[in-house]
Amino acid sequence: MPTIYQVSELAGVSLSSVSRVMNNHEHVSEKTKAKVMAAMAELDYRPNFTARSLASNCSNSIGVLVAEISGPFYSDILSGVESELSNANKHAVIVSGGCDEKKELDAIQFLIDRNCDALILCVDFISDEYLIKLSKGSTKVVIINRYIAEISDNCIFISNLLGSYQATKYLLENGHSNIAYISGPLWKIDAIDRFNGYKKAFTDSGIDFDEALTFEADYTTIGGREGMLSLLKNKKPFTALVCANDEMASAAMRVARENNVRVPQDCSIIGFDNVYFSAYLFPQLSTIENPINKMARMAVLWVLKNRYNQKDIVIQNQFDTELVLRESTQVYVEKT
Amino acid sequence: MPTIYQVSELAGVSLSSVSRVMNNHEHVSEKTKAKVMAAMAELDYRPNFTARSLASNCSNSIGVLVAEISGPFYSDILSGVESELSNANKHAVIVSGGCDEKKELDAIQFLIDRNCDALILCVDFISDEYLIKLSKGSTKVVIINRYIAEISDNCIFISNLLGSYQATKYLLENGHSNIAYISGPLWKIDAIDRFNGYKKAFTDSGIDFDEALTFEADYTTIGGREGMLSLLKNKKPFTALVCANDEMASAAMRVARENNVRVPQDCSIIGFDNVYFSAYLFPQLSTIENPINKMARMAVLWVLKNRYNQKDIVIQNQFDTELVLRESTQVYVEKT
DNA sequence: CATGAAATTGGTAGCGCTTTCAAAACATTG
DNA sequence: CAATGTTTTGAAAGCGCTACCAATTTCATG
Repeated sequence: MPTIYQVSELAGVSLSSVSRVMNNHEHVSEKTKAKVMAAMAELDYRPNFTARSLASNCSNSIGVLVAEISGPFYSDILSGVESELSNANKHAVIVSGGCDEKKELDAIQFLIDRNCDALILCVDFISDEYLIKLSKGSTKVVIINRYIAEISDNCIFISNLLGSYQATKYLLENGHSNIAYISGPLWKIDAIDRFNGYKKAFTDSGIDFDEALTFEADYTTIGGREGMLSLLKNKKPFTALVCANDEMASAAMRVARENNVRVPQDCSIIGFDNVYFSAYLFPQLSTIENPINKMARMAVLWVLKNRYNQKDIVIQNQFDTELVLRESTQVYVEKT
Repeated sequence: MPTIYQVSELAGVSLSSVSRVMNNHEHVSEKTKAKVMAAMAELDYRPNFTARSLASNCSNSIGVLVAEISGPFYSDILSGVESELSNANKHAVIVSGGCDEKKELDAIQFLIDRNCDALILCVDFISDEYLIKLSKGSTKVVIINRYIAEISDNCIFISNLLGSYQATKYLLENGHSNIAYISGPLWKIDAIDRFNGYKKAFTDSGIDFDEALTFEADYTTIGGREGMLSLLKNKKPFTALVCANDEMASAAMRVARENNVRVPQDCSIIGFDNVYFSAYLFPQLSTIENPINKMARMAVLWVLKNRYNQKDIVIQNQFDTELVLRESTQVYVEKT
């Protein structure tokens, strides 16, 4: 592997000059630039990434922490991050957080120890306080899918409340009034917000919602199945169901079918996130579009702006949700 | 940030000694070890990853190249790789290959330039010749989901042929004889192998397969939809369908439903890969289990063994497929 | 107690690059 | 043409660590 030194020798200039042309510095004459380029080409020189990182204190690597690597939701984030990062000729170091606070903290430390220039975090277990402190530190941090007032500039988020509000409101406006809800785990902030959106839609319509039509699950298909089973067993009738994510909605649809509840004729169902397989389901799932891929890309732009000083980038912190109507919903029709 | 130098000062030992305890070298007395550890703790010392990489010529980072980051198939790979790598206290640099040879080549160069210690590749466009040459180079390379005879030790793979053979054979043995097939793009090696498995099942059963019941698609739902539409339009009757992957099978099921073809009563369908959403579908998809996550983990073990000299690891190069029967298949019953 | 071998330690030269700083070369003005 | 300012260049000091080598200490043995 040729080094900068061999290049400088062949080109007949100093190390510094080679470095300057590598880094596109100003104040290099066309003549030396040409000589250096020629020498680089001849030697098939490739800069040593690690050495550059060490000397410049800039690794061009961005740490990305998500709860899990697979799963439609997170892989959408990763895909957005990777694609945007590679445009910028930087790269991601991706780690998964696992399922408790300690693991998330360890993962963050791991990324910092790897000299990541900045971190993109998608975390559930870590406290606001820690994140606030972290973002005051020397490593830049941007947080996806979570809003923390004190560091709102570092957050890229949707209004989860608005999302489920849109879903519930739509059902309410289309004649449904007994609308069940399967929530995510209520220690997660987004799950709380989504639940609150459901409630708010009722409040705004002047209708009381029924606690008994509500079930706290865990965002998984297993939880969704349990939830729907429990709701059905309750014997409290309902003609529509809002689920806090698409996984649970898909499980609920399956349980409905197993119990001869037709979707949407007997029960309309709306999910949340619009993960790609929601359109593969039967019936295709109506859901709330969550522009998670766009947010991930924006997080990268945030890093470009705030860590790599690309000043002209403008950051959009909040993104909009949107109701996507497919086959799993219909207007309420009174049973004869 | 404290450096090894401050640690050595505080501990009253030399740089070398600090380095030795950091790296768990033998021949360090308990006494100095204790002193160093104490100093490290007091300073909250964290080794500089980049500096270590440069000095030791070992970055502890493994480049991973997949065609795309999201999608159930690839994210399963990434998830396996990440999890196994983090056990080994190493990390992945993940990039996606895009959809042509040039991008894949660029991606590989990118990873090599980042001083990755080894590469885990999952590539379609790059030629066998290039991979053979690459694997002779100084960067270790392991290839997932592809078999190249000349470098079979570097390959972790299944028999794609066997997989679709199992699927087709099962249908044949259960009374079906008009079995359609929707293949992947036939310039991909795995798609060819899978198609050959389908044919071989017929040959072995002494039945001729019907070219007209065959459609070349592209592994996407769009292609699957086209394929099923075309097959149905053909008017050549068939009572079963094997698809070269689950995405296409899910699309085929949807088309079937739209055309009042009941699955499995009128048409049994089998997919390939057993991606996680195949169990979410209705009916749940029978499919061929592809242990892609296990293979990904094995690829990491391969790297541990071949690049990091963990001699005692034993590598399994070939993995088995398996028929997973769910709701989309049934025994053939003659129409009355 | 001398001896040699083994264990332990410190000194130092890099790893391949960036980044000051000052010197040299060049250009501009009155 | 001198005086001044402006580019352009090279020398050298690191970035924080590893790894080699040589020096020192320790220990068992005859």
